[in-house]
Amino acid sequence: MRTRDADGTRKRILAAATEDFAEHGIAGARVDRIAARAEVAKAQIYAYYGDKLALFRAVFNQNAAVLVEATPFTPDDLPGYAVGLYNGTMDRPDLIRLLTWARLEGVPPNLDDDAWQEKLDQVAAAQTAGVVTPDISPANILAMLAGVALSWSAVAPMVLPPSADDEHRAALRLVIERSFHA
Amino acid sequence: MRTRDADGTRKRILAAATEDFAEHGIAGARVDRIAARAEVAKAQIYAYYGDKLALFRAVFNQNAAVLVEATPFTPDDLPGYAVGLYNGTMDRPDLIRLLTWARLEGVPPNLDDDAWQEKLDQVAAAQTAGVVTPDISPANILAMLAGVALSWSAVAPMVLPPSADDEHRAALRLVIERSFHA
DNA sequence: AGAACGCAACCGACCAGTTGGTAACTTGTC
DNA sequence: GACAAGTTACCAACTGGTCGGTTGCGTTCT
Repeated sequence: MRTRDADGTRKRILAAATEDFAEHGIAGARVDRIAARAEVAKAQIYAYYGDKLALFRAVFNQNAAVLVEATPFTPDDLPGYAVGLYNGTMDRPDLIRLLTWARLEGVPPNLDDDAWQEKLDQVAAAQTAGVVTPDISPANILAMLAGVALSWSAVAPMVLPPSADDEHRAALRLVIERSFHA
Repeated sequence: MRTRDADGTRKRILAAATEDFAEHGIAGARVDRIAARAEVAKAQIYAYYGDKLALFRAVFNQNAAVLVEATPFTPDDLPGYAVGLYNGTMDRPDLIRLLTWARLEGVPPNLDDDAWQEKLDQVAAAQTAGVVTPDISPANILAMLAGVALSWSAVAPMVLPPSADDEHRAALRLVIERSFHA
């Protein structure tokens, strides 16, 4: 038997679950496979996390914030922020998948509205300060910015030849600059 | 028993499958449920389509083209094309879900490269004609354009308050115009 | 007749979740 | 320190139900 290490076991389960959920989604993930990956008896998973959906929520809550909060929001430098988001998607493609699965499978987003509202306010402030174009609403600016930044991870795998990251970043900068600078 | 109508049966199966796959994905879809929805015995599904994955591919192939080809590509009017794509996503959100699920679950995209290549060429032509900005590659232009057009369907459901469609379209026009016009 | 269509019932594999019990650590008592 | 009692981490084996896929037979049309 493995030596007793409750905390380590929890973490191994969560790590294995993150992989499996990112790869297969909720419906496609297999608890037995997660147990095998974590080198843990299946019963432990139920002891620690309740059931499959609760396990997914634990995985999701731990990781969802990571991507968004990993790149500091800079309303005065939207191109820089967009590139930061893009870098995040490249570093951790599994997080994007996790987010996408959650959306498709209808798991309540659970993103704190406060952080979002704060960003909206900051954009609005940048608009009145004359740094950001005033002719698009803050919500639409952020939505589109995120859309472009994520576009490679969403569209590229289907059709795009793998081209240089630097080129993507440059194009991204250009587009955000042109679109949203006052 | 239902009156004999092979072709109608095929179509009812395909329609029911489209709904169920769009809602639940491949792993989450249930053949029994599809059969019930189509008011068809399960065995009919296997007789007509082989197995679950083949059924998904049939659904996918029938619908994937629809969204892309429904809006004519107009290299000289990229904003108009973007709005067309956006309208498509609003009219048939299920198609977006289908596409997304196919991507996540690793079903070979099967988009014909010819159509894609043709669009790339048309953009390149528009660039040399001086209608489209020359400082971003055609592939990146198309990827980002699609990204912005799809951004509401991907990002909005998580955070955005349901705002007016017209506002989205106007913002979209503005962004594409500023980003890609020569 | 016979080919095409339709279906209820069935099957075997799989899978989320449970049980009953064992091994390792902790605490209390002398 | 030594030993027992209590607690926590762990797990192999099982269970009940679900799901993809099949079979054998009835029905309808030509």
